[in-house]
Amino acid sequence: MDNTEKRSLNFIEQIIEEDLKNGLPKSQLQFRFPPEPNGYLHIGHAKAFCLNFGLGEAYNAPVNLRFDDTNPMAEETHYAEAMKEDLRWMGFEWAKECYTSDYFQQLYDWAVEMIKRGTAYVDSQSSEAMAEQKGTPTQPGTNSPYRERPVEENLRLFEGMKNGAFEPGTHVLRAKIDMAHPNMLMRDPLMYRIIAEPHHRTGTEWRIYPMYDWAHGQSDYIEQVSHSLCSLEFKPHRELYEWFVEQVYTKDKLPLPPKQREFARLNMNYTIMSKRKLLQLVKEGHVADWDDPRMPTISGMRRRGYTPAAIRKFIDLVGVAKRDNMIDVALLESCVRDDLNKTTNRVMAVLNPVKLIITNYPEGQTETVTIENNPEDESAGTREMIFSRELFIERADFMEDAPRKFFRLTLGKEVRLKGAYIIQGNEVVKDDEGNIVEIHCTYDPKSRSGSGTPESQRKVKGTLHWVSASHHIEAQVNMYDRLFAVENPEADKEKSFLEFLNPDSLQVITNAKLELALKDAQPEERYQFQRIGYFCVDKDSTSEQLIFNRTVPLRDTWAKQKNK
RNA sequence: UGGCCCAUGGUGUAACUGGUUAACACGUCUGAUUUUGGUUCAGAAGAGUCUAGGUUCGAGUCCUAGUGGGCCAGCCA
Repeated sequence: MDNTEKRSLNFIEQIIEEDLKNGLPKSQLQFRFPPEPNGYLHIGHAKAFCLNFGLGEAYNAPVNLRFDDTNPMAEETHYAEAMKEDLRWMGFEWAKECYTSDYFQQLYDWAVEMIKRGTAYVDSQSSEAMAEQKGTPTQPGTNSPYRERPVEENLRLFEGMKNGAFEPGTHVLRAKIDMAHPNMLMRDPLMYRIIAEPHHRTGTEWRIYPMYDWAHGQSDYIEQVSHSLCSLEFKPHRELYEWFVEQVYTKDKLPLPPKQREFARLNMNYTIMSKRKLLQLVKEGHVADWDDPRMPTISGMRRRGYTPAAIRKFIDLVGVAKRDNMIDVALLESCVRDDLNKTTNRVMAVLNPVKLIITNYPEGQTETVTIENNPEDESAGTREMIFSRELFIERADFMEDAPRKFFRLTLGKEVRLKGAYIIQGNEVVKDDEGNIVEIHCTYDPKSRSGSGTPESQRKVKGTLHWVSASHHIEAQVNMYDRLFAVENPEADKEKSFLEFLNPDSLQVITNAKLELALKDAQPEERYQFQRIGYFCVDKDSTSEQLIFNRTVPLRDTWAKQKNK
């Protein structure tokens, strides 16, 4: 990274700098990325992992990947595997692969200590009764009748909970803090509940599972994480987080108390970030799977054709602060275009073809033209295309009654065929319903690209992409658009977000005409379809059935003109 | 009705930590270049920093109040 240009620090970096200045040794800097393996990583998580891993890179500090697996009801191993794959693809390396479940025994031992010390107790009421005693934000709660249970009884019951002597819901372990505390999280929060479900890593070894608040801070503490970064909604948890760490703090063994700080999560328009809702989209079949290219998941974006570089750049531009935000998806698109423009080869693809016949071009003749692969990168070289009498061009590139600003093919006007000749439209052939089936034109034999003739240097208003009618391959092209039709699908309190799904988020083109160079295109390869957009070969693509996914269209000022 | 957090062009972030005409990116709009209506280049519009007080020689930055928004009453994380 280029550090010569000084950029301002975000507030998290400022906190770290401050801590360093106040004596925290740089060697003690330690971060972590703690996803729960109950879904796929999405662009919102990208903010969190880019922040943490980015800090690790900037300060040369270790970053643990920690799966926060305290709830066996929702967590599954394949989610953890997918998360690791996504992080690797993004180019991040974690210091240690950790699991909160690795600390279950330690957590249990600490809980027993707290019981002995009188700061935790077993409650045996229904969840409804406890909810009632909890009070409200404006009213204090009341003490549980079990709050003063003798230590011995607590110990016996807690052990019973662990050993499976009780059914789920019959007992819980609670921290004894203050039922009248203004912060509701401090009103004797639950530490453990009984869950009968087998855990993806510990199987049936445990029958009790720690709650987030009890497990998270302690895990940070065990790993000696210096800065534990999470999103804003955990701000009220900070007080509890610190209270719990104090309960188990042992200076000689684990000297560094972790510090939780909160930043605003990323929101983006025309999509959703809720894992629950994304799961619903998958389960109800509104999208194909977690890696559907319309999903805001990392794997979906990978399949769509996004690059790690573009995603990292995007996260970098978005910044880190504490106010709620709604990022314009246009920024993300700008980042991919910027990356792909420099790195991707141009090819010609006609998505909605109409036949073009050059009436003065000899029948049966073909010739080879040479075309640059990437005007932004000379080292990308050139390729050859076969030119012939009959071609396909884009239907939208011809208009019979064209407005003066239409820089494409029309009758009586000249236009260039990219890398080949200048042609002039002469007449159209229509079917009974008035649809154009053929466009007849003539070409100027002296105007061949690169020939250096005066004719070839003639300025024409437009340049079209094309493909030979007899020398091309066909492919499926998935034209993806935003998943939702409105900026904020979750804003309407009356309607379900599902009602705002964009019905046109996927349009499948089954027989697009592609130039021969694409014959052996391999999954995940990216191309720019000249004048159309950036496309990525789908992972299910084969040489028999090529499939391309549209990553993002090119900027289109002409389309904008038309809409005015 | 309580507590906590937040408030800078359309969007997202800056502003040397109290010091010139509030900056950058995306977006928008001109114009130039261009064998991609892409890219690139040149330029423009758009905020007086939520409001009202206060402290200060000086406030986007500090204080108070108000307004607006967010979070908190899962045996989710």
